Order: sequence, then structure tokens, then C-alpha cells
Amino acid sequence: MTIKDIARLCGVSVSTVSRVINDRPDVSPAVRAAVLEAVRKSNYIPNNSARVLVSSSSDAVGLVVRGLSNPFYSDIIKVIGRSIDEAGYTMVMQQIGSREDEIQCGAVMEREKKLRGIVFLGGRSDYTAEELRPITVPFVCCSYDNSFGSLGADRLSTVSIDDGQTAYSAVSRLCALGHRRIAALVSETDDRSISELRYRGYLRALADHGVEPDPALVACAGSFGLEDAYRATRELVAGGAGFSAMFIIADAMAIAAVKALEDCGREVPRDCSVIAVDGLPLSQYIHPTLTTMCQPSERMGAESVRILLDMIEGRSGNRRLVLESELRGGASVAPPRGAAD
Amino acid sequence: MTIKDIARLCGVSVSTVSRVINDRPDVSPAVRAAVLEAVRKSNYIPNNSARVLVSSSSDAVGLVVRGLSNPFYSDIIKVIGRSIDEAGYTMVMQQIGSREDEIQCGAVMEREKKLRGIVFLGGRSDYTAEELRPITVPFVCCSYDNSFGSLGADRLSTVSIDDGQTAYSAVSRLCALGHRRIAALVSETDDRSISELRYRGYLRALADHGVEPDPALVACAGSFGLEDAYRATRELVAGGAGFSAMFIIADAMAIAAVKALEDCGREVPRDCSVIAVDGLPLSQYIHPTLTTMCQPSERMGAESVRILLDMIEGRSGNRRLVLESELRGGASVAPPRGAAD
DNA sequence: GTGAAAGCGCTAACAT
DNA sequence: ATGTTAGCGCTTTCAC
Repeated sequence: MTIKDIARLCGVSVSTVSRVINDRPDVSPAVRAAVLEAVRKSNYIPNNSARVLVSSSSDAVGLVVRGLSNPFYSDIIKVIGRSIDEAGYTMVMQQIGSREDEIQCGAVMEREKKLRGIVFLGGRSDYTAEELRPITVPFVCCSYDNSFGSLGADRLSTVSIDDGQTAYSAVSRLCALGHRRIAALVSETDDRSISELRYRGYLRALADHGVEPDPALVACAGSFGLEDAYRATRELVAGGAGFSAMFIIADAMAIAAVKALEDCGREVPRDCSVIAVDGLPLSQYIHPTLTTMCQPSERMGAESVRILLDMIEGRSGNRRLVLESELRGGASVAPPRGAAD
Repeated sequence: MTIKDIARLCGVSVSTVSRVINDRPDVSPAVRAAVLEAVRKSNYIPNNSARVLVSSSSDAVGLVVRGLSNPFYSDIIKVIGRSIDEAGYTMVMQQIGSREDEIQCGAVMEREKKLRGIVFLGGRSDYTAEELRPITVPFVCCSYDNSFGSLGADRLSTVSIDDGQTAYSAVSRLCALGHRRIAALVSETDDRSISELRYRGYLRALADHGVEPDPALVACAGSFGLEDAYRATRELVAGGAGFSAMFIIADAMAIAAVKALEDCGREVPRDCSVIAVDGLPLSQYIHPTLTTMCQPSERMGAESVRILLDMIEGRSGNRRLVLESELRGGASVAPPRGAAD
């Protein structure tokens, strides 16, 4: 069933059918109705490839997800998928490992799939202009920004929280309660991405509260995975350096860490307070409920798509959006033992 | 940069370039090398739409996900995405709500995007042949089957566990420990899908162990979401009907239920045992670790794609695959209080 | 082994 | 308001 068949069925020309299909105004109501009826009756669906070929612009928006292990992304993906859909575009999703290059991947997809735009979910924060050159369609970095780079606001769009500041707030909170021996559980301390940003926020908070940082209190899990976080926490405890609180860069890792602490005989928060960043819905249902800095994940996804479509459809240029994170108090934080509270 | 440009660059015809690009044998080594070189140098990427248009078959495989709230799907999606990718296809993902019709959605996508095949992740188990007619490409039902329908193994492909039997095993285990008052937390009892299947397994297990089912012990959350599960569990407790154990159709719901029980002053498993179905990795990190029937999610995703590609590429017809679920012992189950153990 | 040419289904001038 | 027609970039006969 092609546009020709519909045209023949209605006794009109293909261009008239095309006009109806594309909601052009210059068609008489009678003809329009007849065509619409024929389309309905014959279950005709336009051939997308042909439309894309001739208009040399598709309806595909790419989603490049880096590091699927983080459950924080699933909510965002849901929202992004829905938003793209509602706007009448098609989402083409690609996942890559944390060692692959998202820009490279996006560049290839852009050409192969004729993408109109790209959402990068998770990535490095140190892009250079040079590196970004292969990407020629609008794109937006969702959940991270260019903190380690020096790209102007006109060079890329980002929607994120201030990761350094968020970590800073979390750790400051621990300090305010009297904690001085505060461990950090990160993925890496120098990956030029979110883990490093939050780690730096941790260091800055310690410094501002006059706490000497202790390398023995920094645990690198190597990923955002549960297993790695569990192992790293046990090793941290086994290391023997005492601490009364932990700052953890992701909720999922924190859940594993709490388990590790308890398996080592340390009760949370009595023996060790735990504060994290992300604000997974699930974190409110574990025991103890996790104290965490919530990222507005739904909004993050929705705004990313909104900005992207604004660019695609020419309504605006690049934009940077920094959303507020917000403390969600749980039961995993308490003053250190023996503190005069 | 089009195929014409490459042809001009090499001083050959477009058909020769096409042959090289498509790895046809009838090209002289010298010409092939020259073309390949030109392609590389000019960063030429074939226009996918044109290829699809002319060959009327794309490289797109659809993934229709129904009910994103279930975190059980995230692992599967990851695997499905990777598998599709590795096979050289493109994944086009679409999410729909639990009230939308996945078949309808698949049918539209099939035509619009010229899909080669479809993976349905989650759906009803009562498809009829009539209903399936709009789908003309190979498809596979991942994580569910046709238990409520009567379609022969030649009419559709499925990869799933035996949901009824899995629930039966879980509940039998509770019975074997001496539990007689066993509550069930489901999404719906009559949705012709997984929730109903597992609910039926629960009923069957009760019957086989001589336990009278009590409607007051069945809580319908209305979804797989955490909040609904939490609320439904609290209402169940508030209802006043006593019970010493709960069977819960999904890990995520169980996590919320455990919290609800504890918030009502009931300790798990001392006051109430909890057993679930899914086997999320996370369930091993909560307190108490969840006793659950593990679905082999990775395998489920991988096999679904394998079967789909086998069909797409004509290596086989429809197939049904029932994978084994497996008990993962946790700390959330114990004999009822006062049981002579 | 290579080239010429006919479309694939559609949109967008350009006519009328 | 409607029809005619020329491609979009590619694959694929069919000649040579």
C-alpha cells in the first residue's frame, strides 16, 4: 500500500494525498475527508524511509547511554523516551561501556541513522571543541556538563545538577554533625566525570571544615555497580582506618555499602552514618532509609528533550541548565557516637 | 557525500561502488581497494534511508516495553540492546503504559519504521490469532507467554519462565515451613498477564497444601510500583487479617512491602516471612536479603534476540523457550513463630 | 568485471 | 485547489 494506491483509490493525484497526510492547508475539505477515509480503510502507513530520503531529515533522535549499571538512569530513560515519543520523534537508543567514547558513537549514529539530534546520558565532563567537531546535529548532555572543559555556553547544551556543590552539601552536613573521619566511596577519583566531580566536592567540604583528608579513607570501586561497591566498602573497613561516616557518590552504591558495613558488624547510622547522591525512589524503601541528595531525574530528562527539540526545530540555540539537588532526609545519618549532641 | 561522489572520485560507476560497499564478490581487487580507500578518506557513510527504501528492508528491530515501572526490565533491556547491536541491527525502543495495547503499537511501528522484527517485553498472555494478524514480521514475547491463549508453538515465539510454577514453588516453600496464613501481594488478580499467572500459582500451591485461601489475604497494588506496593501492604496489615508470611509477585514490590511491614512494627522474617519472584541483583543487598525466585534475566534477553534473529534471517521458525527459575535463598524467610522447628 | 538505467515511495517545486 | 514531474541515494537487473 503506497501513496499511489491511495491516490488511485480516491481519484486524486499523489501530491494531493501527500498534502493531506502532511496536514497542509491547501486541500478542499471534501477531498481531505475522502483521502483520510481511504487512508483509514486501507490501513495505509507512509513509508518512513522514503520520507526521510526525500526530505533528507528523519524523525530519529539518538540516545547514547554510557554506563548502564547505574539504576539512576532508568527513570531518566523512561522520561526521555516518553518525551521524544510525544513530540512525534523516534528514539534510537545505543548503550556503550564506560571505556567507549560516546562522542565517537554519536558521530557514527548521526550519519548512519540520519539523527536529528542526540541526547548523551552520562559522559565525560572535559569535552574539547575539537573533539565535538564530528557531531553536527544538536545534542544535549544529560546529567553531566563541561566542568572539566572550558567550552562556552554556546558550544553545547547541558542539563545537570552542580555535582561538586551537591557533594559539598552532603559532606558538609556530615561535618556539621561532628563527623571528622569521613570516608568516601567513589567510582574513580580521576575519570574526568561525575565521580571525580563529586569526589572533589567531598575534598572541598573537608577543607572548608578544617578536616584533614586521609587517602586511606577513599575507596575506589571502579564502577557504579553494586558488587564493586560492596567489595570496596569491605576492603575499606578491613583497611583498619577508622571512620564514623561515609559519603557515597551514588544511591545504588550506598545500598551495597550499607550491606557491607552491616556484614562487618557496623550498624548504620549508629556506628557509621551514610549519605549519598542520586535520590532513587527505592532508597526510601530500604532500611535504614537513605539520606541522599536528590537529583530531579524526571525534570532532568524532560528538560533535556525540551532543549534538544528547541534546537532541532530552530527555536533556540545551545542552553545550559543547572537544576537544584535537594536533601532527602533519611535515617542513615546521625551524629558520631559519643558526640555531645 | 553520496555514492555518486565516491564513484566520481574513483572513476568508476555507482554500481561498482555499491558492489564494494555490499561486499559483493564480482569486483576486481584493485578497484575494490581503491573504492575502500576513497570511502575511508572521505568519511562516507551510506544513506540508510535510501538503502531501506530500495531494498524495502531495514536494519531496525523494535523493542516494545510495557510497564517500565518494573526494574526487572532494566537488565533485560541492557542485554537486548547489546545483542541487537552486536548483530548489526538498530534498536528502536518504544515504551507503553499498561493500559495501552502492545500489539497495536508494534503493528504501527512495524510499518512506519520498516521493522525487521519485534521484541515485546512484557504483555498480555492471552493473544489470539486474530489479534496477532496485524504483525507480519517475526516477533518474540520476552518474559511472558501465551498461557491464557491457545496459540500453537508455531504461531508465536516466547522466552519466559513458567510463572505459575515459579509462584507455586515459592508458596510451597512457605507451606513446607509450616505457614498456613499466607498473604499475596499482586498487581491484579485478573489482568491476563504475569500478575494473574503468579497469583494462580499461589492459589494452586495453597490448595495442594490443604490451605484454605482467604480473600482478605490478597492485596492488589494495581501496579508493580513501589508506592502502590507499600500502600497495599499497609492496608493489608490494617485490614486485621492475620498472616505469618507473604508471597509477592515481584522483588521491587517486596522491598516496599518489607518496609511497610517494618513500619507497622512487624519484623521480617520474625513476624512475617517474605518470598518474591524476580531475583533482582539489588535484592541481595537489602536487609534482610530477599528470598526470591530468580529469573535468568540476562539469558532471557539474549535468547529472545537470538530466536528473533534466527527467524528474521530465516534460520528457523517460531520457537518457545521456557527457562528455569531458581530459588535464591535470603534471610527473609523463616518458619512461623512458635512453629516446632 | 563493469556500467547504464530503472525504479523504491515520497516531497516539493512548478504548472494549471 | 489540484496535477505533473523531477529527483532524494541507493540497489539491482540487464547489457556488454
